[in-house]
Amino acid sequence: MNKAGKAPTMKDVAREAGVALGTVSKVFNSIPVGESYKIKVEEAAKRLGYRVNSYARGLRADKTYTVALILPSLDNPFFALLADHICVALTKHNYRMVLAITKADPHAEARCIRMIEQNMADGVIGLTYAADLDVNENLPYVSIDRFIGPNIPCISSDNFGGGQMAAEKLVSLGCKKPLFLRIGSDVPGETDKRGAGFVTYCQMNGIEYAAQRFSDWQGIESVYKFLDEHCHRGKLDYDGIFCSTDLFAYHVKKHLESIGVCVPEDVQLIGFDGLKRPETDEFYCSTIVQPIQQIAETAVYILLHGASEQFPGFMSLPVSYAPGGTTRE
Amino acid sequence: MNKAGKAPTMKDVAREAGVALGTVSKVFNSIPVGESYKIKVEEAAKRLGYRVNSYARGLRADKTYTVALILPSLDNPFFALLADHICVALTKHNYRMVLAITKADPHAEARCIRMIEQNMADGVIGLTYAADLDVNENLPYVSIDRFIGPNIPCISSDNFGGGQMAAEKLVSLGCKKPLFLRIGSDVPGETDKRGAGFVTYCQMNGIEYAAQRFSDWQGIESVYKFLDEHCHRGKLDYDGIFCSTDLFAYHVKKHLESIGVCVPEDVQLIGFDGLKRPETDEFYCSTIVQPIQQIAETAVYILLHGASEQFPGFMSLPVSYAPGGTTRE
DNA sequence: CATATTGCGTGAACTGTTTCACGTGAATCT
DNA sequence: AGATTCACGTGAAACAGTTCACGCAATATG
Repeated sequence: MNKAGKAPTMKDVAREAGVALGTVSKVFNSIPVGESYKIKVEEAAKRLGYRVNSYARGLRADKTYTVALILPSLDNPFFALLADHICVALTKHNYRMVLAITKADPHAEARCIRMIEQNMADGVIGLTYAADLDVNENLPYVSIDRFIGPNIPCISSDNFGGGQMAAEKLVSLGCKKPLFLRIGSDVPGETDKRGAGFVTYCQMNGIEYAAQRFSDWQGIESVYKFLDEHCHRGKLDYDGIFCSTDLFAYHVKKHLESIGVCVPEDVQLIGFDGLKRPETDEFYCSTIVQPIQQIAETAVYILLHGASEQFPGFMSLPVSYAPGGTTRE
Repeated sequence: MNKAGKAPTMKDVAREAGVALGTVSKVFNSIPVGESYKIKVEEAAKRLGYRVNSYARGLRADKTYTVALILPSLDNPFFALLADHICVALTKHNYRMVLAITKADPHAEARCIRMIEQNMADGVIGLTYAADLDVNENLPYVSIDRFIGPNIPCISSDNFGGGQMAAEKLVSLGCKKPLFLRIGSDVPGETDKRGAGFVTYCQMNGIEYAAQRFSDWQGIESVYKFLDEHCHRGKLDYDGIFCSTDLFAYHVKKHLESIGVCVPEDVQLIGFDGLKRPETDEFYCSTIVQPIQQIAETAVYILLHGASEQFPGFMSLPVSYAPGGTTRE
């Protein structure tokens, strides 16, 4: 280093290169500058080991090349994968990602937003649970899986279409009386449309169906209880079940087997998410696959480039069906 | 907002409160200040909706309250969990976390370090694979699972002890000829000590053992081939296997079963990591459990407070054994 | 040949904090 | 009562960039 071990500044580079401060700035911002000057600056910078100080830059230019991601946690593989893809997509665009984990606590979510408003990021991608998250109007925000407001882009899978697809699949596989089961947060969100899609398909096609919704606070036991009540002499009232998530489907399957109902022989099961077991890369169950990578890339694109005709503020990305052993294909 | 929608600054707060700039600064830095002044400032700040600008602060104070985490990816649940705990620990200390994902590419790792050197963070926690990562001497760095240099703290599980523990467990469960199997990166790391611990225990206790190491590029098939070669008429040459990771153990188990060797009846299996299946919260196999949360918290603590007598620069955190169905308990 | 236009390097001004030397008034000491 | 601390509020300077009005020279235009 040059003097006193302190990191070199643009001023040092300017002196070393024998040019003005503004010229150095231009070089580092890809603003056209005479070729000879450009070379002088670049060589001086390399000689000094100069790196721009992002804080000074952020202060003046109000641009940080940082995006915040707000997530409930990383111990759910869906969230982890989402974070992975978002981080990679941001890196591709030369952005960094600061990650905030909220454990789905609305208080923590609000705290994150406030922290980010301290000029910490150019924008936010959030997967939040607070019912009334107030997002600063001039802080670009893209929400995943939850509609927050008309001016806030919201990206999700085509939950409605996925629900329809699940119903259609069950019916086409021979189910006469399908059931929709969900358990999750009480806060309304896009994922609720999975059930709506299922119900709509059944109604439009005159299928006899049932739908039962549970809240997190009721616990999975209430689902088991429901299943027990609808099981008579080893025979379930339903011959197909669409569960709102893969992991939930897994629990349902385990419970059914424990009370003597075979999957997929007695009842066929379809989940939602498209998660794969880390150990084998197989699906947990037959499932509606969310395009996680596409969700991530779309969220990043819209955050950085804004919504457009091609990328409207409200996008439902196409899902697909994948058999996973819990259906009779 | 006050004027022209621009965010209020300390100057605005000072004017609103009728105090000097420095006083406002002190209030926001918890530097003692007369009670009446403190109240005046706090009320003015609230009225204006003032938030400190972290970039100005970072510029001046050379303190960013940001730590970077460098990880290969998040699709491995071990890494995801580690990131989760590190993020939570940092939040507890009022730090933010910027996450960089490298996909284990040394080139990407170096790029991350360089990016962070642009004053983006006060320190780095890295789980890297580059053999020759050059870390700036005055950028605090804590490495996980890889020894980088004498001046760079390195946190890991007690891999050696865990290896011994696995060997001891297998022996105490009746194994007469245990085998150690590993597959992984060629870059040396702390995790290599798992095998060393295993071997040491066997040698010290006069146990007949074997140890076989594979590299990632050889592929899991080479492990299968090895197992096939050591299996005669449905009987394996070994009655216990210690695998370097849980997921690896899972594959070994599956393959053994596919060639007619029963786990745990014919051969007992112990993995390393302590991962749980996301769907059931059960271990994948009998395993040596890494204290992930403690690793995370220790890494954060050392990064923020520096190494000390209580927290030396090289720490191996105690592991524990947990049965997971692949041993005859 | 004179004037207008263009291109481009220059450096002062500015961004919003923290820090520190300074000054003021109150409290303590002799 | 006068001198000496002490406590603490003050505001200018500094941090390291970006931006922009300016000026100079070279080229284009009439």
